[in-house]
Amino acid sequence: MKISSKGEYALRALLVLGQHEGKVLSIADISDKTLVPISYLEQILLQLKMLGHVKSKRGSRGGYSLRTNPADVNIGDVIRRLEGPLAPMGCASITSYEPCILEPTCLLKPLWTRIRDTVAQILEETTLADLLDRRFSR
Amino acid sequence: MKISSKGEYALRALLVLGQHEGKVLSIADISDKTLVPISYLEQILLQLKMLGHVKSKRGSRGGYSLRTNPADVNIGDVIRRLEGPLAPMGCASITSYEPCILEPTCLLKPLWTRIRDTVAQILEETTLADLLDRRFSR
DNA sequence: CTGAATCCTTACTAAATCACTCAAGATGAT
DNA sequence: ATCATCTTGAGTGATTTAGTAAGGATTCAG
Ligand code: FES
Ligand code: FES
Repeated sequence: MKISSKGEYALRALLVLGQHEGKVLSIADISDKTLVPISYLEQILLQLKMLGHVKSKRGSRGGYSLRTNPADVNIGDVIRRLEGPLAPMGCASITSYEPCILEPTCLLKPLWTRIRDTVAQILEETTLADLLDRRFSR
Repeated sequence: MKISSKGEYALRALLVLGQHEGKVLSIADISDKTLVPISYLEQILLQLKMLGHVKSKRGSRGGYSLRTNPADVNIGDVIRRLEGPLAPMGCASITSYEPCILEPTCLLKPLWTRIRDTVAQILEETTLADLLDRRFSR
């Protein structure tokens, strides 16, 4: 049930950008503040950019900044698109459902479904702004 | 946030044993009913035995059966001991806490803690008997 | 008593994933 | 033009996952 370091690092980066909203921070700056290795962080920021959460400015004095308001960054969405479905099993996933062999008679599926629903609810109710303000589920 | 096949297989095996309470089932029988490869299942049942959830009988006509009442088998405990902590990060784990570098100022920890608490609550409130009866969190 | 059925133990491994690192190119500010 | 920065794509060592394989130990049936 672990979250990978990639997801964790992405959120750290978003938090730092959120704490300096409006400013443009270089990858090196973000790396300093998040303790994420520069060259790994590069890849992660690239992905966050593709997901539309962040924008970049190239060239000297360039860097990254948030593309949207922190209140519009959905944490569940970030994690799901960065490291895959929130459900603990394919058969319980809504966004990337995959059938199980034993599904028709499976006694476990309701459990997995309940876990996925609960986790998804927490994560999807939380925005970057909530985290920045130490406030949860609105 | 995935659950590994080992945990899934262990629960499947326990469910089959629970559905035939009192009887002794051979590994081959359990493998047939769970679709878990025999030689992998051996290892898993061995672990379940060490955890005290199951007992074995050797020799001809031997096999496995539940050691305790299904109502006494805590699903959270099974999963945790078979595949590690329920928390999504070390710093949010109660049973195997590990510090994070950024912990003092970390804005994420409350989120991880909340996820771990919720997941743990669901899993620890559920027993094998609940699953067998398609009933949850009593 | 013997042999077959079964669990037990240990060792091994192919494939996937993770957590990066590295090198070279593109772009923009000065 | 130069330098700081992002961009792109490939490469890699460590770890985990999901098993397989081989042989030994124990019990029961006949
Ligand atoms: S775990 Fe997917 S249907 Fe049972
Ligand atoms: S994630 Fe562990 S303290 Fe922030």
